[in-house]
Amino acid sequence: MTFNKELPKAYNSQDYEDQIYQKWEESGLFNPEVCVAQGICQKNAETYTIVLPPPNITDKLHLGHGVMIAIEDILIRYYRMNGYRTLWIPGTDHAAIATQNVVEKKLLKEENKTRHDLGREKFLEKVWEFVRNTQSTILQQIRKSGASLDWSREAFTLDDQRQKAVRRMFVEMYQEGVIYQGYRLVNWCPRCQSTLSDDEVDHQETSAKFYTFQYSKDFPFAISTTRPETKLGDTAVAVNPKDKRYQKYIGQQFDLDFCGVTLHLKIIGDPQVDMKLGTGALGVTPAHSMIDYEMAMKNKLEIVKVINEEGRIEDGMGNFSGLSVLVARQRIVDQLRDSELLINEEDINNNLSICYRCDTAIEPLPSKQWFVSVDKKLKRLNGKSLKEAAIDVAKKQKVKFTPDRFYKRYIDWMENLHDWCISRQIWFGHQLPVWYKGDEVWVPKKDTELVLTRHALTDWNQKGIIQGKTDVPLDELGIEDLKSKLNIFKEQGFDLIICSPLMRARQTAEIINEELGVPIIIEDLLKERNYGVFEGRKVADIKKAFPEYYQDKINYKVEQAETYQDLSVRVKNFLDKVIKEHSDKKILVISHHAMVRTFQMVMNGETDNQKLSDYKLPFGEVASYHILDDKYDLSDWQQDTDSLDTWFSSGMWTFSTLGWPDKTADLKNYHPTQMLETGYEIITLWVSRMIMMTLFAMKEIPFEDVYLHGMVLDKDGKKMSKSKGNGIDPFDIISKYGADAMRLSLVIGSTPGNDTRLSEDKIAAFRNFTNKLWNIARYILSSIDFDKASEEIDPKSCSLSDGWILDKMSELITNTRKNIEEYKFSLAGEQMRDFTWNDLADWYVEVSKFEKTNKDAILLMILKDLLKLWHPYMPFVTETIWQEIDSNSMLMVEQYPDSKVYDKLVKKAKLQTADFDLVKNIITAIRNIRAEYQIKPAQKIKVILHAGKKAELLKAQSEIIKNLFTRIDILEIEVSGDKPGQAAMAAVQGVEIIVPLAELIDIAKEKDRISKRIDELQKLAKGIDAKLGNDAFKKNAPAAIITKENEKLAAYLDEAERLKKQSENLK
RNA sequence: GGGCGUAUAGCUCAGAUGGUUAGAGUGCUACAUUGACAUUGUAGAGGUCCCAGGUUCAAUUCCUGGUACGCCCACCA
Repeated sequence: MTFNKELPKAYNSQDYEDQIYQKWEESGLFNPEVCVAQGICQKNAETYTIVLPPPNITDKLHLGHGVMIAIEDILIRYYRMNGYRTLWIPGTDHAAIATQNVVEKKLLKEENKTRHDLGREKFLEKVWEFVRNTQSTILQQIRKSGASLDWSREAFTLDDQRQKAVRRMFVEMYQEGVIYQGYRLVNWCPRCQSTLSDDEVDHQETSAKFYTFQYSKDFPFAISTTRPETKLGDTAVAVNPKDKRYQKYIGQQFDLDFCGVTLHLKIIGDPQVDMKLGTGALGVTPAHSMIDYEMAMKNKLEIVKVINEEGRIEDGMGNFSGLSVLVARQRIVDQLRDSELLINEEDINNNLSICYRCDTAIEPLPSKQWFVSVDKKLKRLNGKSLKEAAIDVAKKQKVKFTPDRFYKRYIDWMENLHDWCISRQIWFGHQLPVWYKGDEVWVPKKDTELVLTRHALTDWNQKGIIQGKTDVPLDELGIEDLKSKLNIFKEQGFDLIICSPLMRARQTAEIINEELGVPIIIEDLLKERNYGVFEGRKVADIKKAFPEYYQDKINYKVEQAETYQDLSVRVKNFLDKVIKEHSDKKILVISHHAMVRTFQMVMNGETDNQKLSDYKLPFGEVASYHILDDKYDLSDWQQDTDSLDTWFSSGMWTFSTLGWPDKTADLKNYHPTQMLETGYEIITLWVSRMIMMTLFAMKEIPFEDVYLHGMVLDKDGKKMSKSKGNGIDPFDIISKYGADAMRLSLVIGSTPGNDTRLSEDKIAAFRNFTNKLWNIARYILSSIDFDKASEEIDPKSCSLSDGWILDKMSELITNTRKNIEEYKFSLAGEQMRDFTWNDLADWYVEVSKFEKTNKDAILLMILKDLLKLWHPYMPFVTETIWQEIDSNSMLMVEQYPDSKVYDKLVKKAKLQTADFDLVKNIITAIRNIRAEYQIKPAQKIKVILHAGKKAELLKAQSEIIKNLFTRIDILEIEVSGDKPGQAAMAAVQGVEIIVPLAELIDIAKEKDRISKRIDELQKLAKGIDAKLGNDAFKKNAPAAIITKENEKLAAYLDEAERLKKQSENLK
């Protein structure tokens, strides 16, 4: 049987990628549970988990994301093919402040409005619209890259489950005293109207004036500053205690008038003060300088706030109040000059703090904010603080860094870490779970989650009959339908089920509980509405008979029936009972149509009866509600309007994506994860926080390995950015060259932690390679006989070339496995490429064209295993080819190749595979002679080999030597013999190659060529000779090196000797 | 100011616990071309391994110092 499909000549990625991805995704095999169910991996197989660092939804993906996806997908596919229960979790990051800023800028540009013009609710609508947009683009882009992510577990840092997790984290940290509210100096951006954490502050070199002046004539000496306006809030003057000029003043108190504002200044000594800078005396402004604030804390100084949140001077500052900072500065300088207090003005370069989002100058100012303490000792961390615990796990190598130099950076950063300000005055993000009522502050301790669902279908439901108290059991269809939907309830970490007493609900509960195995509580309050006279009648009939009922379901009194008001009382009673008896649990509530919709109304604080019809929960769906402490009605309370720093929620990513705080199966199975792969620029921002937060919440590490990739720069080594217009859009690349080519170009030729430059030429080169692989497959598939190829390989019939390629393949498999496991992705890729192109295509496939042993089985085996090896790197082209070979299976879940299969064959074939290298070298040497002597391609040549011991071996390989682009018509292989005078000669590993050339060569030129080569050899020989003549060398160098040097010397001299003779023979 | 990284072919980058005639891809040059592939084949040219010292029998590799570029952190009152 031959392969009867003709593949297209060139691999056009666009024709295949989307449909291949669809096939993978539809198979469900990105999900490890599906793999287990299909027997692809063992139920108790080791797990391998990576969480995808969630891209910010501020913008579409860039090439940095491309690197991240490529590397992670390589690992995931590799481990999946090796039988691990492999999980890769997708998601996106809401990036609170960044996203809000993007939308604000857009709003300003398009509608000339600020967020305050719109108001919180309207503005957030805009943000969400933007989020949905970019989010879907990003998720599409990730698919386009070929990422084998388990989409059934997709998460968003701001979705319901993550909100719950964040709330729980905040509450736990608050209870432990890790989170606290404090009046502290913070970085304030007057434009964003928000605090910024230290790492959200950028620095910019600016020119500034450095003023030296006296506060007043009453003050004994001068100070220097770049910010005279802040001096209105000075409460001390600091000098170096060693400074002889000022020592005597330390401890004294001065009350004076500074430009119309009264200051009370204490003179303090502080060794931090630089005696040489300015006058050596420093005005201390605790409210607006970090260093001054520290001094104020040490010396218990008063804090006077001068600048407000708008960047203007506070009230009570004489005639400066209300002025902007810059205007106030000018006024003060003018006034000082007028009163002859200004001594000096100097131009200096100043490093200005600016907002990393909007470049506005930062005002440090005191403000009431929420903080995470990194120094508080915690019982749950065995008395260590977050900082200490996070340092500890790195030092103990529980978390390892690749490359390891980032370990140092991590430790340095952690050791200098200060408390983390987590509140941001922005609207988009996780609102702080803090509520106020008057002076009361409430941080809820308990979070009871009620997941509502309806019972499965009964016969009456199917027929549209109103069913209240009548105890109709589930029918077969209903049971079947429910069983198909059980995955909705599975692995959610429910603590218990509370269920209506009616049979249909109890049956539903029992079926669901077969998966969950939790207690079931029967609750009378959850039974269906008493429908009175409606009971047992068809809905269609009722609609006809009681049209008024459908006008106003709430108020219409059905005879003998409960009203919706009655139901809402029942719901409230139920809620009270739950809070009392089952608070802080995750509860599955199984009830009925009318009850469930009433429940939803109550939980949403809805009183408008007209909205009843908005509340409907279809069969097989769930609605989730939270009760915080004992309050399901929060209308009296006002929630804090601030949002959390975005890193708070992304710091929880490794466990929040697995379902924490619910006790899910995912958490048990997949945490801690195996590795985190991300860019080195966020090691401090993100990696460190993940480690701290995971230690706090889980008391374990988030991941075992951290792999840090470098940045992708443009071909000139510049950062790619939109404003520079030098960015390469990964998705232009994919449509032009294919996702495989892009992945290769990002992975091969770059090493961990180092930036790489990328140009389109490089990508094109890898596109060429995908095409090469395609054509290798195309040739093999069209030339082999499938019946023969399916026969077992008989080692005894293997030729020298067969043994050689099998040996090479074995080596390749071993190396590739090792390199991937050691994160040497580039090296693994290079070796695979070298094998594919240089060994397989250029030699073995060429040999197979005329060597008449049965190579079909070997070619097919190597092709299939090569596709497997390449699959993690280039999933699309390899799967496409695989589908051509066998469309009933999927390469993605094939077993990764095993080198032992090849080793066994080679061993049994008993071939000296190194001998094939000799043949190769001889062929190359002959080609070389043809090129060097410019022998026309059409011209056939005679070649004589003086082969010594290898004569017999080479005779057996003579077909290969004659046919591999050497164009030989006569090949004579002898042990030794005479050399013709006019001939081109070369030697390879002791075999002399003689090509008689008769009149073809220019003797003078040839002699010249030979003598140049002899010179070269003599130089080499001389070097070694000197070395060998050196006693110190002989004494100190290892014996192996000395032997090697001797061998080299002999070879050089040998070749030189031979060339000399050859030259003499030329006439 | 402190710390880290990088410097190897025209370009992009590998490399070795110190001993190689220092590698790959791309680019360049020459030749070839209907039978898997011009997204190809064959061959070739191309390197003071940034500089200066040191250690060593031996340094492109290790150490010290310098230069250039990049990054991180701190701070500039």
